[in-house]
Amino acid sequence: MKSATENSNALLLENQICFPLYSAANALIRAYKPFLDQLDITYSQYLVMLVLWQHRAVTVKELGQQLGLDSGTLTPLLKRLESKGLVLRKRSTKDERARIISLTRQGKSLEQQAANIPRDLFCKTGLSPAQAKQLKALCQQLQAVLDN
Amino acid sequence: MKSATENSNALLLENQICFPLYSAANALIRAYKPFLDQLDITYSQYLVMLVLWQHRAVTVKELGQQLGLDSGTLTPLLKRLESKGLVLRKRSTKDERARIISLTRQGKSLEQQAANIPRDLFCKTGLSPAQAKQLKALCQQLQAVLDN
DNA sequence: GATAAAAAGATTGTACACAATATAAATTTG
DNA sequence: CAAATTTATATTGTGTACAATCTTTTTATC
Repeated sequence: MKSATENSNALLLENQICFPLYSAANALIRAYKPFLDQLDITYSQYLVMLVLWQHRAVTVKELGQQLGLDSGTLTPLLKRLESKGLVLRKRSTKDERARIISLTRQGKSLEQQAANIPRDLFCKTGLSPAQAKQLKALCQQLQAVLDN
Repeated sequence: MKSATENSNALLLENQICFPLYSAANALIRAYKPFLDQLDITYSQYLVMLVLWQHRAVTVKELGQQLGLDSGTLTPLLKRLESKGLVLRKRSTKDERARIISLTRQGKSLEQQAANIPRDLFCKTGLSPAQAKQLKALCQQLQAVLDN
């Protein structure tokens, strides 16, 4: 039989895996802010732009699969990017249900302004390349297992 | 001079540290949901309860320091916990500005119901104890560096 | 080919995060 | 000790996340 002390140990904030991960993710998003403020986009909008810079044009569904977000998150976010003049939201002619999200010229040109963000941020983390690699691998494994 | 290809590599979603961390944190919060639904609390509310189970009573400021959250997040969250009957929000008699957050009997008794969540969730992650330890350490280091 | 089922987004509602500002109490300073 | 500053919390506004539901279009199935 477990003692009360043993039981409560498992519930200490410091003993959870969840809290450091949650806290580090929040801290990382905050760390991006000064850089992203210069581009006038948020962190989540930046993730969408990363996908678009890579793929040029994608559907909302594909974006959702890449980023693990649903239409309830993406639809308003994409409308904001549209109103900023960074993306277009055209209906597919092949499938009228689907929206094709593509970059405007302004959206494309933002890629140059974002070019140094990954390096700047990596410096800010103070992680060694090996540590970053390890952290990335562990997070990817965790996410993959949890999302089945 | 860098080629366009070299520049864009740094901006690939897969090459960012940020995305796996963000994505894993989201996945972990989703993974808690079925367990926390049984207690009728959210993930953030659970973090607050962890602090309270450990310390019995704290001010909003202390909660914010422990969790890295500000009053804009905590005030409405604590009001929700209060309306669920889990916490009390009393003004300090020593300092009328401060709110002392304490557990109700119901809030205390919830600790027993939460006792198995850490173990259940750890199983769900599929991480080895060594991997969990590593992930935790890297996240704590990252958060500490980023928040100065 | 009409009807049922599935798929793609949009909408609604709840709950964070967090910046910016406001308010009131406590503390410091002149 | 009055005025200025600081501190603790609350409020407001914006932007995610995500569950649940709805609409429209497409695809199956009879």
